[in-house]
Amino acid sequence: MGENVNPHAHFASICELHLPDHLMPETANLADLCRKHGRRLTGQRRIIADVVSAAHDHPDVIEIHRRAAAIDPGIALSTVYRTLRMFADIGLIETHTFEGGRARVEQATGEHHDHLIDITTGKVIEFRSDAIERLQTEIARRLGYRLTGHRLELYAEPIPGRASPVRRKAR
Amino acid sequence: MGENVNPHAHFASICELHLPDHLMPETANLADLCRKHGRRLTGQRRIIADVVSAAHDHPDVIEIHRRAAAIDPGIALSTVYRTLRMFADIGLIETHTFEGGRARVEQATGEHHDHLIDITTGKVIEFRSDAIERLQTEIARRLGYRLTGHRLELYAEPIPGRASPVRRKAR
DNA sequence: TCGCTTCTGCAAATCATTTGCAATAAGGAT
DNA sequence: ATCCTTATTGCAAATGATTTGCAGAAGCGA
Repeated sequence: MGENVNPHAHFASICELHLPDHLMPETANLADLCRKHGRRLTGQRRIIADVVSAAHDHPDVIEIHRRAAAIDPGIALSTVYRTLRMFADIGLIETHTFEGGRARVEQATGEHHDHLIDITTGKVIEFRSDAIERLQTEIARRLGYRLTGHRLELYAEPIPGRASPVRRKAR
Repeated sequence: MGENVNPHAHFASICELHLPDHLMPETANLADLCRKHGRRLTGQRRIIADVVSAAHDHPDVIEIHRRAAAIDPGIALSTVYRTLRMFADIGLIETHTFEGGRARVEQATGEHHDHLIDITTGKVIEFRSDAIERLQTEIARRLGYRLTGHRLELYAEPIPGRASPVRRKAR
């Protein structure tokens, strides 16, 4: 899949953006999925799962611990680390380490996307460009390689007086 | 520059690759540049500069220390860290942290490029795609942002029986 | 050569993350 | 509801990469 693209095709549009997943319908919840993978559903895991599901801001581990501790003050940071790693291992979440920061977490959606990081606020915006995806595969092929993964992060600042299209409220 | 591209232009080619810089003529040496920036040229700095200039394999800090220590066994790891940071601060080198590894170093060439990492060997191949550069700027713009930086890394494995074009020896 | 700084080596400190271990708690079986 | 086995937790210590405080060493302009 995606292997036999025609590198000389004329792309109808340069990029196709999609909505961030907090605007998309929720799928199964993390806690249930955790159980389905044969793991015990402990109180801590339930809380961490809830925190991650409720978060739409790509929080880092410390922040997830902070939010979890607000519900159960006894929860240990190492439990958060262990639980998040376990969620990642069974594919329920993804972690991304942006430039010089801690790992940040998002619930897996199954749909691949890349990230734009607002350097003024740290806010993360998800996007997807099939054109870029194709170019990456093609570049690897030209260099004699088969693409197995990639990392694309855009660091940017807001254009003054120009609200982000995906955030703009109708009025 | 690069600001007013036409996103609907038909690109003559999908990507333009360039040769890795070890195939390009050397520019001024790091040691001299260090002095020109008002820093003292110590024996350790000269050695580290030589090691970095001679390296064309994106070594990490430990490896640079290893190579430097082969010349002067007394050189401290912290000196390597401090010197590399100083070189980076004045723009003589660039460091990149690829997935889950230590920071790797390359001499700055002034020409922007991205990286393909051979996941079987860790080898790094530099490439540049103006098409991707343009798309990135355009995507950021559509999201209401002005691109200030980016990170693009391709992780890939060699296609068997297919030598990398830029490495293929004439015969 | 002198003297003023900048540097270096060493060890200790940070920062993010992982891990050993004894105590605790899931959850299937009774 | 109670037991029992085994996974999981909290805590503290360990790790790995990188940074930093400090006293002694070494550039380099005078």
